[in-house]
Amino acid sequence: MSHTPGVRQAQKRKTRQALLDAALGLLEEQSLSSLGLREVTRAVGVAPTAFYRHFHSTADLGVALVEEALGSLHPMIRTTMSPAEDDDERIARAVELIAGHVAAHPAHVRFIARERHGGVQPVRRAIREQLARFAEEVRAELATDASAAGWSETDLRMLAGLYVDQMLITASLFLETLDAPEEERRRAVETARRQLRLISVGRTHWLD
Amino acid sequence: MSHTPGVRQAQKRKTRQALLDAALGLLEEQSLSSLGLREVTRAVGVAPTAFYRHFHSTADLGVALVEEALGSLHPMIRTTMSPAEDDDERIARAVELIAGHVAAHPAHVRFIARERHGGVQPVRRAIREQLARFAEEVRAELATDASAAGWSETDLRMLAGLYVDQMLITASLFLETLDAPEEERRRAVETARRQLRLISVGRTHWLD
DNA sequence: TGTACATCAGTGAACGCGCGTTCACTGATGTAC
DNA sequence: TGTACATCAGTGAACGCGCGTTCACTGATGTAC
Repeated sequence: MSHTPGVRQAQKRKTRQALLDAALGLLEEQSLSSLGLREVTRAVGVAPTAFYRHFHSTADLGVALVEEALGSLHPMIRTTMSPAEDDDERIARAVELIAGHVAAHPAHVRFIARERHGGVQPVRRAIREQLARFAEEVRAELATDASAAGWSETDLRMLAGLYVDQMLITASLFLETLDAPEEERRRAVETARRQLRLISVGRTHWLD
Repeated sequence: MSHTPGVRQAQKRKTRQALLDAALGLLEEQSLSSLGLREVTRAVGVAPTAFYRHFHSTADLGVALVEEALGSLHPMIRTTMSPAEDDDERIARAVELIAGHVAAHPAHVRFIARERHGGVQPVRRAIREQLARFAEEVRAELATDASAAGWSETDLRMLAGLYVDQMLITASLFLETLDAPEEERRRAVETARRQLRLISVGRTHWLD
């Protein structure tokens, strides 16, 4: 094994990931600004000082969590926005996609919702930057759509922002509903669909 | 003065308000979940133990801040939603009202945006309850509107929720823009207007 | 009006505790020859 | 392949500090008569 480089590096990555995972778990019930470095290392089972081998501070760890939570989500944009035969069909698909993501990664979604306006500035900025990227990608996708003919750049950006905000609202609604009875979850899905439908109707008649 | 009751009571209220004001100031740069009771009393200039004469905990103080930030806002709903001669006129008026409120009470708005999804459960619940009241008031106001004929109760509630969420998004956008150059503030106002306009267009053609 | 007693907002000392950070260290992994 | 040295992820003791909470207190305000 002596000339197989990367054993040390692999172990370091593993510890780093364990710190991220433990922090995410602890952040289900508190904000990043009150998360302690010792809490995190205690949860992982390493010495407090080991933390510094991976992050400068909990704020630094928070920025890494933003990347983990949102970085891999960009490909999802095309799937969500790409036109379908039927408009209601596309909306239903988008809502299902969001519901599935929230169910699969509730802690990540909660973290983003919580820290978007939270008390840790670098993390807020990291989230703002990722959301701006999403908005730009949605705008680009909208621009390729036939129904965008005649739309100004300003209006395309406005609509893209509306969609991104609406996705976050929907995700946050589903998060609150995760442990609720079936009936309430069904209603949340229905509300999300109708809100997207209303935006879609507004979009259709925007140039009237 | 011996039979003028209320001197003691008035002083107590004053101290309580000073604690709320100091906390709100400190919360401009951190979340409630990391706010210390000693920080607050230090800022006011009273002994740490005085805190307990007014609140059980910082979470308790947070709930009081929610009431202060949102409780007095309910009358504003009718003004914002009541129909005007012109639709664009009403939207412009609503956006101005929100912009004015954010400029007048930035710390309150920031507090609500931050703690809506924050780490302190009783505060989250208090905000959720106030927002539900807003949504109900908007729904009631929408129901009186002539253009609501033929709308189901479900759809009225859906639209009311959309409006409340949009107001929060707009307030939060204006908050981020408070210290930005004039040009950016102007663009934020324009975006907010167009987003409300798109919702308005969707509303008009909802029953098509 | 005056006196004697009750109330209670705010005090200040004391406590045990967990925090973030420093530092010199250990020992497995990696590299040079 | 073997040896000698370098790197560096994780350790563990130690530090000073501010925290939330307790407690008995003080003295101005309020009340009863």
